[in-house]
Amino acid sequence: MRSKGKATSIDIAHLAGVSQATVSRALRGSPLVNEETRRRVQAAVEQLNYKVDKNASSLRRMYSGTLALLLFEDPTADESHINPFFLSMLGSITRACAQQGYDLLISFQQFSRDWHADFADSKKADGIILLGYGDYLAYRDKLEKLVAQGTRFVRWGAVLPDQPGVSIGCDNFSGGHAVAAHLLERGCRRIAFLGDASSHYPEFFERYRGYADALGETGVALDPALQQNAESTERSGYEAMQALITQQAGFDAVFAASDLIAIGAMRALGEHGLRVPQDVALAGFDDIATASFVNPPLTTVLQDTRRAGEVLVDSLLRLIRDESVASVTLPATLVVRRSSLR
Amino acid sequence: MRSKGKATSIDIAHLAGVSQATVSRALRGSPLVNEETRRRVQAAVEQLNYKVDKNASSLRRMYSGTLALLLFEDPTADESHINPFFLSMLGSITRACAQQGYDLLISFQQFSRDWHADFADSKKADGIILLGYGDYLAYRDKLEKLVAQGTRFVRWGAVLPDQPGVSIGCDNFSGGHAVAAHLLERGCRRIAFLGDASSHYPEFFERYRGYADALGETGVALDPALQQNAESTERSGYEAMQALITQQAGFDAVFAASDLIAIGAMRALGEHGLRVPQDVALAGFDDIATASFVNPPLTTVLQDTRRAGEVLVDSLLRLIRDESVASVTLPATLVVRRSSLR
DNA sequence: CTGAAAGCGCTTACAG
DNA sequence: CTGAAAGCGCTTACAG
Repeated sequence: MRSKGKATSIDIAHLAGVSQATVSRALRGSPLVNEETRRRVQAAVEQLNYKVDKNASSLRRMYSGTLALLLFEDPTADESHINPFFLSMLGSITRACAQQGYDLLISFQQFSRDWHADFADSKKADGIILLGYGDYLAYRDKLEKLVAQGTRFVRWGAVLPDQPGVSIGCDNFSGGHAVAAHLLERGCRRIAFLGDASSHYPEFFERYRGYADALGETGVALDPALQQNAESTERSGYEAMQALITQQAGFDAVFAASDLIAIGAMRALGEHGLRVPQDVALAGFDDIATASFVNPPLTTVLQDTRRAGEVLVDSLLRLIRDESVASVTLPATLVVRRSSLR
Repeated sequence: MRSKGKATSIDIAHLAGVSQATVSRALRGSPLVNEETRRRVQAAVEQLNYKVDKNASSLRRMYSGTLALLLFEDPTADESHINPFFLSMLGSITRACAQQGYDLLISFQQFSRDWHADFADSKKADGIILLGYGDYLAYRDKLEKLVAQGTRFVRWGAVLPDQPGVSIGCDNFSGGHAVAAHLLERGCRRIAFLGDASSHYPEFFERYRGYADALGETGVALDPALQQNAESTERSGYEAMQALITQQAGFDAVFAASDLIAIGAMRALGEHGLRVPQDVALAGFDDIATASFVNPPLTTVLQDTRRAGEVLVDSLLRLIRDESVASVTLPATLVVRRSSLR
């Protein structure tokens, strides 16, 4: 028997007394092979602890059985912590891949870097999942390049008209609307919005538009002084809140475009002696794990990451099979906790 | 020019007017090729947007440039949330891999399943990183199998004598000692321990031993009634705390073997009207992000996940290069917050 | 149902 | 410095 290195299909063939081609057929589950032959092959496989070489198999079949996940970190390149929301997505994507029998390659990318040509081109993956927010206007070019190259990909993010490729996202507009409607119902009239609100950041912008819409419905005027830019980090939320307090904009509620922003805002409010929810009602977006542990627990919008992961993987797999795939918007659910109950 | 499919090295060879072998050499950075030739090849590569086929390359070179991360979830197979501590490790491992030019394959495994033969055998990865706690006694067999098979792997966990393979872990004993010493210094004398304390769970056991050691130094008797089993989930911490309260063990402090346990315990204490830290001092272990956001902020032990990821990847890479590698114990740092200050 | 053979796209001794 | 050739370990038409 072979003394060094892993066994190959030839070793199995010898041991089972069949040709190497038959070993391959048996292992791929071809209906052609005889039951008895298949058993002999199986026995040999177990005896030698044989595993099909995926490199050879992928090369021949031109298909890798692997998906790649590109997680963008910009602009939070402080390499400390990844947004827990994306981490949660990562978990569900991993699970969905496993369920479908695919392996998952993951890679963190700077948003600004040249990631558009990557795993798929080098045949390491059959398709790509794009995750992470960033300046959409810069992003869009790269998406178009991917489409032009024929790369199979799906992305998590706002579903907009005329977008290149397939997008899966949650209903940011409805989520934003629900938060603002809830706050209005609790009697708030000066609701600040913490987060970028421009087409550069479509996810936040949609949340903002939902918020603006709810205000409009209730006849509350939209005050630009109440909108403060912030990216999705605790620090940025803290700073934005500081700025807003300093400007004395006068607000009785804060809708943060993400939980991380809300948590930062909560800290700033506390430092200024403003109590949540008595003085200021507060709500976030994402429902990350920490949201229920902060004090007071944070009202937020739940995005179903489990479902999202499944839909992302499923859509990508269908793209790979050349089936037609449409973008999908997942529901967003308001979760009311103490931070907004004044 | 080729109309369909990706360009191959042959296409590049044609375009650059050299042999296919030369293209390969140029791309692998062989010192043999002429500078001028290299430039011509490069130009062709860019023109055709060529990428080396990794499957073919890996097959030929017998090396994949990929590492695999196996993340165990048992016994928390409730598929809801992954322990944030491991998520943080995942982040740092990903980064360390990228830095070394390796791709990372990730896979969640049930601890109990048959994962010992996997990526490495099928040549998808050059080595494996094992992450996640579980019953060590069952685990050990599989580690031995990995060693016997010649699989390259490193694992995160307690560094014990006579362990199969290379382990990287933090100094659980010192961490546990530091927590107990701190609690004792604050005047606590009846310190409960929440977490398994047996050789089945060496990481927790080491923390327990550090705790016991500190008690001994101060002449405080170790009361078995104050130890309550718990696995690393919020729910388990909640239940363990409930049990301990019901038993009326009489305690003035709680050392939870992980932050998740501590957070669950905090909830149980609150429901019973026990105030932290006034009535009961509380400390955890890991310093997950949430620890600083709970109310009151949680005293805990920081494990340097960034460093851990680097050391794991570095050690594995050296193993792959057939260099000798020793297990390493990383420092654990006490982080004092309000939960323990009574 | 099975075998012999070609070929996936590279890398690397071997010659020159 | 470069080319022709062998070969990595599979998969899959093609014959039989």
